[in-house]
Amino acid sequence: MPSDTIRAALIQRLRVSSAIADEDVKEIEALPISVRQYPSERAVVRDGERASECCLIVDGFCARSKTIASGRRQILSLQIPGEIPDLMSLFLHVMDHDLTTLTPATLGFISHDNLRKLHRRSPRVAEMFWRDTLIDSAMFREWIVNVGQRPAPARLAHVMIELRERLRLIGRVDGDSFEMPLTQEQIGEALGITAVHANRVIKQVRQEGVVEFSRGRVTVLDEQKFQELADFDGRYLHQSPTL
Amino acid sequence: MPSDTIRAALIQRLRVSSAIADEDVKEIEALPISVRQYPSERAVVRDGERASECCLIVDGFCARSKTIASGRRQILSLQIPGEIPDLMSLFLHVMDHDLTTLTPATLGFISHDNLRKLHRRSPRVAEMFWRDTLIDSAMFREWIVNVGQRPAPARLAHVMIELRERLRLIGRVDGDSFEMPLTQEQIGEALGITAVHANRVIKQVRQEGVVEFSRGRVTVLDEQKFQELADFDGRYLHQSPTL
DNA sequence: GCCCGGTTCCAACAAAAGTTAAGGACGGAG
DNA sequence: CTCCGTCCTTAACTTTTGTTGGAACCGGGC
Repeated sequence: MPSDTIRAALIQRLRVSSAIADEDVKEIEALPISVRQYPSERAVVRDGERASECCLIVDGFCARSKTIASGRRQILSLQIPGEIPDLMSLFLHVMDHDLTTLTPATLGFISHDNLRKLHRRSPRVAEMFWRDTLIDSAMFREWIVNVGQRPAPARLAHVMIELRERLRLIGRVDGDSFEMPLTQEQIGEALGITAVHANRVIKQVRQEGVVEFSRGRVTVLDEQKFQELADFDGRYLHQSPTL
Repeated sequence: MPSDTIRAALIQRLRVSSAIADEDVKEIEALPISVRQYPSERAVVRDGERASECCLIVDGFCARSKTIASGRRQILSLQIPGEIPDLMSLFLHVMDHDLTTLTPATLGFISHDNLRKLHRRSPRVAEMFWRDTLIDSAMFREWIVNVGQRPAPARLAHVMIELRERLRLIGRVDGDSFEMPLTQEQIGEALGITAVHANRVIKQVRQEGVVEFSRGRVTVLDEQKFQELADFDGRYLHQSPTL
């Protein structure tokens, strides 16, 4: 795979949230990245591990999660191409959660050393990455609200819309449908409910003609109902450099 | 209030998670801070506002929260002296949540301009603050897990232990008891349950002889039961510079 | 002292979500 | 093509949590 394809989604995403100078783009394009293929459902980094590199998602979907003593698992975020989900490992050396592929994925690994050197050379790039981790943090805040306060059908719709708005930036929304490659079990883990209940909720929104979900794909049937149900306000994604 | 008292808790906290050089301490001690008194239950920054300064908690307790369209409120974190809960506003200019006092509080305000200048002058300090926002993020992740997966009594115990472990660092734990100045309504908002249910849960843990909670103070009755109930693993607090 | 507002506490009932169990659909391996 | 495992689907039942409404408590102000 050509080098610019590997970095394309990353640069595209950074541009959306930060104004970015051409020379900084060059710096990022010069970063050595080693690309590896991962099968579906494979751990990339595990809770408790010490990382020495960060993982850029070139293609495919990943999820971050934590598992508690009782064995229940909570999905913390869904991650899409162009993102570096474990950028935090640069300064938080021991992982406090898992990063796992949801689909077969192409992942690019960037060494901490090289990232740190880049930061020293270019404070602007460092700030851009910092901002990226802050947006990550904002998404966690909204996820807390989702799981803590919204009724289950709204939780589902909210996660779907968040994913859609992020996929839109990388040109991955196809009309009224987009990919969301999760099993109902995993949807339950994302929403803080059981798989059985996730199934009930999916059935309900389907019967109400709001969205269809099957084989890892969401199709919006009634955009207005969908938005109302989700109670979605995208400000927290901070998708504008001026804000 | 003397300047070193104002900064003491901040420096103390930074020392715990990052190794910090004496000259950096001097830089931080040279930061202009304007101190103001706030009454209890007063908004410090609101969702949607553009901030031009960050808020250091000198004394008192604060909480971060988001309110959804239905009016339900979710508390995202509790904040204690020495913390800068809105450090993220340096790069995420529009607030995506509220910061409110829980008690009468002494707050110190540091201008974004001065913080940015400090970052340019001392990348080490910048990294230290970055690390601080990353720990913040790690705490949100654990909060998601708490609200999403644990049974209500465990949620309560977990929030209590997290608060205690953080208070311990600033010398604010008194034997088997510590301050947690929340009403039952607010505890409900933190745990993602209603005030009525919060009351039921508090009653239950009290009857089981685990903890006592009244008038904003937690007293641990049975440390072992408390720990087991909370399912607490403090690694996510990253309270060690070497990790 | 006494009132007043905000808490705390509780009960009864309703709704949401968890548990268990089991049948059916679907896709890949042999 | 059939077998097998995973996922989806549903039902029946239990448990947890929300809702409503009201009583008791408590501290501060008059």
